[in-house]
Amino acid sequence: MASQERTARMEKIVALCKRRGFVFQDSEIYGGQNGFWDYGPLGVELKRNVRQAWWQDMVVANDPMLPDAEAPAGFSIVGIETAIVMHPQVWKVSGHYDLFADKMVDCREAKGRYRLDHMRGRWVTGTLTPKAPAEGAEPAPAVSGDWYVTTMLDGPEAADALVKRACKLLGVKSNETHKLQWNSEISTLASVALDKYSSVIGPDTTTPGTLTEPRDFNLMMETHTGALQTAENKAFLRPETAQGMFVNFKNVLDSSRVRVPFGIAQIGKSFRNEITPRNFTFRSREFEQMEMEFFCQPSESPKWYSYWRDRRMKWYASLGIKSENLLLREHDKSELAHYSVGTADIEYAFPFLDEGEYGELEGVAHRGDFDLRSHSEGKLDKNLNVELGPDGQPKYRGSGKDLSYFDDQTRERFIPHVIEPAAGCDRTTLAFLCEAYYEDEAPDDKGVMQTRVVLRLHPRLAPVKVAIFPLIKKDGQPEKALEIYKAFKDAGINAQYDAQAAIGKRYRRMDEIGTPWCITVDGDTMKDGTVTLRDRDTLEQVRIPASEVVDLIAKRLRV
RNA sequence: GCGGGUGUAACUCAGUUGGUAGAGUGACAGCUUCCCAAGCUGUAUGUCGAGGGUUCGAAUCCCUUCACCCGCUCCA
Repeated sequence: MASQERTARMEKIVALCKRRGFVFQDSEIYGGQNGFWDYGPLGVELKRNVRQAWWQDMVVANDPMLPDAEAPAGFSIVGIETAIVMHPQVWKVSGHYDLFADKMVDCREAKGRYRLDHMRGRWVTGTLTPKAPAEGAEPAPAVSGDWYVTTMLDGPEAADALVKRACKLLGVKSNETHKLQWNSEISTLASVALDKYSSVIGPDTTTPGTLTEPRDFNLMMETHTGALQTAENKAFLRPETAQGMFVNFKNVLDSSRVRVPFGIAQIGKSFRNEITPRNFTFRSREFEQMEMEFFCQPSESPKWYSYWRDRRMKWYASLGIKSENLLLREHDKSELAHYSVGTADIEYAFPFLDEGEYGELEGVAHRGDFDLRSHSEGKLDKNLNVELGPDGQPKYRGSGKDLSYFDDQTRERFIPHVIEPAAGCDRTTLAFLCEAYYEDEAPDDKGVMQTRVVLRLHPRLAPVKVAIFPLIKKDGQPEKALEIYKAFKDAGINAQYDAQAAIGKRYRRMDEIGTPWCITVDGDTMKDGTVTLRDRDTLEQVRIPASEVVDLIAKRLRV
């Protein structure tokens, strides 16, 4: 359980988001929608800044002629923006169609949900041992018959588990397993007819008949292309942006003079019918991804994998995430997607999680040549062979296009391997907000300590970069302040002007939305042309010439 | 999807045994104010989450539903 302190902190962040216009519940006046969120005037600026920081680091900054000293070689990355509704075959070949359309059964008693084709079981004949009756209750009658005993384990473990469960359920001693009267081999629940479900004993219960009928849980959102809604024109909203890069691999290669190694990057919306949207914007049904597919020589791919994994970690740190809140977690072999040689998650210690727990911000995956080969040859199976249908033909055909690459330096032709850093834009934005939220104590004008809420956002992420105040509303101060304000606007720097209320209150308002600097025009400004520049984090003020403030702030924002 | 909790102004909350809603903060306007939530004056805001029912009368009782929080479950 998340500690009360962490939960309270998260609640304050959510309240601040709403109060100051960072994040609203979508369609709130109609009661809202689970898993959908809107960004308000400040939130949209923050999120734009997150996108921009990512794009700068991933696309703009890289050039083969200007290699990063840490990188195995120089490289370029180009951006694209692809359609949300892609050809339905893309999702069949990528595996999302099969994977996202699972039949599931629920257990009414154990409250569990299971994938139909993951539940294994075996028919056995015997008499169910009744449970010990509760005090004063009638003992349940023993029931004889055929029972389908189940487990969620796989392979040899499944066989062992089924023997153990059958012994327990039918009252057979564990050293007399030969007495078990099996009358089928191990199968999945998918092979069991619906009218036999009353004899099925779920994996986490001892009572037969507690499973619901199998139901579809299609995690891809569906739509139709064209006005008629027929099965033929059914289409899907993309569950990830990555496929846009793979299907455009050849287009990019042919049109942009890139050479391997290079990357294709995209920022865009994706959609998944998550079963349990939860934790504010962390798991949403409509969300934005920042993904990059890096294509390289297969033999060099391990080096590139390490490089991107480490570089992406540094990106979060460079924008203010403290190292103790950031975790790089390499997946175990068993966790790896079937096509992946290695995967690491970059995770953040969100306050809605328990102490010591982390939530995923980004996955950096070595995907081998799975994607390009799939789109060329057809959907691949676990062993990277083309998956065949019942007719012996590919289950889902690829494009048939040659997606290999010819290296004219080495005279080699190969299918590049892919390293994929895939980040969640909304999650990252939320992490920056959580990281930035502080409450500290500052004295008011009477010397009484007051709680101050401050968002210590990195200046590049802050929605408002600078605020300009006249100390008092007379003596020409508002006019002078407006002049400076306009200079910031003209320079393309997001500034705010505020002459309302006492100066202390104005500072606090800016602290709460993370504005890094406040500039105040006072009596001295009118005499010597200097203003005070107040720092959000240190509360220190320095006097500088009004004519230099725009350049100074612009310079600080570039660093 | 299951279990528990919550839903009243922008925010935090109060609202007595059913008798058509209040406080503080905030916002806005004015006065004042030469540096960290000051003071004074004034203004605006809610179909009490939504729908239905009981009742002469519902924020309050009943049903349905939606959303959020906590715990399960799930998370390619």
